Amino acid sequence: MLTERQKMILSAIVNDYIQSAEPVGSRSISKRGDVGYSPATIRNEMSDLEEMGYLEQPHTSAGRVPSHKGYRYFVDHLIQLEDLDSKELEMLKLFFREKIDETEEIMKQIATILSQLTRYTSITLGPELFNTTLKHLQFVPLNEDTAVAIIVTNTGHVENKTVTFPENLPMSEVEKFVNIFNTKLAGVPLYSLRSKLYNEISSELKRHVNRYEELISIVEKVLEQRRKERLYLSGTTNMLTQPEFRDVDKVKTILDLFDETDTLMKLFSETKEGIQVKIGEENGVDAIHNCSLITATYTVEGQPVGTIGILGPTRMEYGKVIRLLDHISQDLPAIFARWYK
Amino acid sequence: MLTERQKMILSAIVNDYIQSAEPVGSRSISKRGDVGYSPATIRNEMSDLEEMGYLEQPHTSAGRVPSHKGYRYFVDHLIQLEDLDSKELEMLKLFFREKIDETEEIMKQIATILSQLTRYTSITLGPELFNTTLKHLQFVPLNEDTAVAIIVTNTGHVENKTVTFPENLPMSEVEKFVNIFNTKLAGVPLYSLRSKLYNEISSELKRHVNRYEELISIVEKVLEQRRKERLYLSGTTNMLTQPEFRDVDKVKTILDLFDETDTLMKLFSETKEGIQVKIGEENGVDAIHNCSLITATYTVEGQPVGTIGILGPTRMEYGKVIRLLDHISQDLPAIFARWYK
DNA sequence: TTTAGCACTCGACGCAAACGAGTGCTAACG
DNA sequence: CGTTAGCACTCGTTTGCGTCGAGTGCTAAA
Repeated sequence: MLTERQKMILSAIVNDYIQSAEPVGSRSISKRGDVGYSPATIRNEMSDLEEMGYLEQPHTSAGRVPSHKGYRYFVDHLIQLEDLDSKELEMLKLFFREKIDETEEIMKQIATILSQLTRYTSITLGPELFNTTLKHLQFVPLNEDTAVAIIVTNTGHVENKTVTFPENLPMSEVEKFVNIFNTKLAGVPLYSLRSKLYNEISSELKRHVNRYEELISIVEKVLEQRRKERLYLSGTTNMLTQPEFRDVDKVKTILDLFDETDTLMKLFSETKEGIQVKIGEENGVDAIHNCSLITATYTVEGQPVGTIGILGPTRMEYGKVIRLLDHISQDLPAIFARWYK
Repeated sequence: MLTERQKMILSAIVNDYIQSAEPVGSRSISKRGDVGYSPATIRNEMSDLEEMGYLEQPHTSAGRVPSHKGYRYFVDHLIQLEDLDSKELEMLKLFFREKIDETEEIMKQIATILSQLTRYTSITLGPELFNTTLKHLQFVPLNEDTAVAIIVTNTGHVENKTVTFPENLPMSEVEKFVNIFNTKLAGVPLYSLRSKLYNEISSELKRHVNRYEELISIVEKVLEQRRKERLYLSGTTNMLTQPEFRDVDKVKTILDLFDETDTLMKLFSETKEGIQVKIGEENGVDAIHNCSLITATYTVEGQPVGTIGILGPTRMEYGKVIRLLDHISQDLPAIFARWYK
């Protein structure tokens, strides 16, 4: 357990370091208005904190830097959430007042705003299939054997894919399939489309449509590609402005990561409900071992359906970012509610 | 006019510098097998070339570096196009053999291949509206006043946008509009859709549909957003590996540019038919004043419809890149021919 | 328990000397 | 007369060294 004084000192060091990106010495802590101790006392405490693993020393005659454990303790116990300042609130209010027609556009915009307000890199993940229901399936023929399969959801999202029909499949069969599909499945959540297809209406399909399995597999292909396209990044180059990433080689591995949608998806889909802070290696991706990732899930009708997040150096303004993500994730449902009803 | 020997020396210097990124001295040129002159002779010629503006000296006691004029002369008169090596050809063959269903996917893949083979940044611009014709327009209603407008083209491309209908517009009107639209305009190139709408069928629309202008403006909105989504980038972080961009600040302005779709579009749409090399400031965009951009247009049925390009430092492997772009732009039409018939 | 004092550490900074890659000029050579 | 060897000169880079100062750890006194 840490004493109150140790907590205060640790907190002061983390806060200082977050601002300056330089190792903090005992003197500069002592000089702060809210700390009534001499450098020597601070030094003793710092020495203890280092022994306990909360601080690290880059080299003997430098100040201290928070360790991962130190950051962890800070976010878990010491953090004080700053209120958003009026400029930020104004910007958000403006955004949420605007009417935007498409989920894609919203998530893109949210990413932009997040990266602008924080000067870190932002990642947003659009609403999950959850609670998104089928509105309409349709094939638009291009020539004899190919067509564009189009699925429209109740949220206005359009999924499409060019597909090739199996040989010798008469158009009338396709039409029958589409008819049954739309009348029986409109309003069904996308995530349960697959099981419904197989269980509830397969018998009916079997009765009316030859070779319906082939058509089902086509529908599945369309749904498959949905996931990747929901991820938006913004402010990737903000990483370059962080003093810890002035070195081109270090920053390259991070920027390269941003092109790997799969890894990002994995990183992001592991988030738990609510606000989550992953410090340094906790995120499990090597390229960003000295970054922190803060994520917040948002809900629609009480169900968590998507995630927004900020990636920055471990030396990150945790308080401010958490506050901001919290705020936005609270407001998002109101926007989506327009479509879900 | 340059003498043969001057041409040879200029060529040697450019080739050397492209490889090494270091100012080249007279000695290293002299030592090359294909140059039978002593350093002193080379020095005299270099001095002349500098006077004529083809070379520059970073400082008195350094070697020479090609100037923009030098690169220009090199590209216009001295360049020898290297043949693609077998590994590259293999990779391309593999790619062009594969069957890909969608134009988007092709252009994305081409961008990837280009950046991998060159280690520069690649930009691809998908086929222009040109020769893309309308297949189908449709509205899928989401609730009383909103719907998803969907336009399908003969190439399998799907454009969609959530739109809000004007108040008190009966659904029957929309249906009439869509019917006339589809029967009269199917097969019409998208680029002439707008004029056809106003000129040829406006009278017919007027007769059958009240408030058809409002519906036309909705269709226009859908077509509007098409352009931006056709641009693909790959290998953006390759810029970081170039020695001239080791400096984080320099590279940031370039990476920031990659997020500005508008500027990129402008940069790209100014390209002339065939292969074009823009060296340094010639491209007119400040952020990449010491980059070169090589672009190649590709055709479908003899019409130039899109562009592929490579952005790298002015010290770029012009020969190799030109060869590669040429090769790919020749092969692309064959792929697209599958849809255009 | 806190703090003043002090010796010690170690990276950063500044500076000068040595280095060396490369030039320009001159004079000699075939 | 074109070419080349020789040489002095330039100038950025590297290296070594002393100084500086921020910061520490320890000890002893308050």
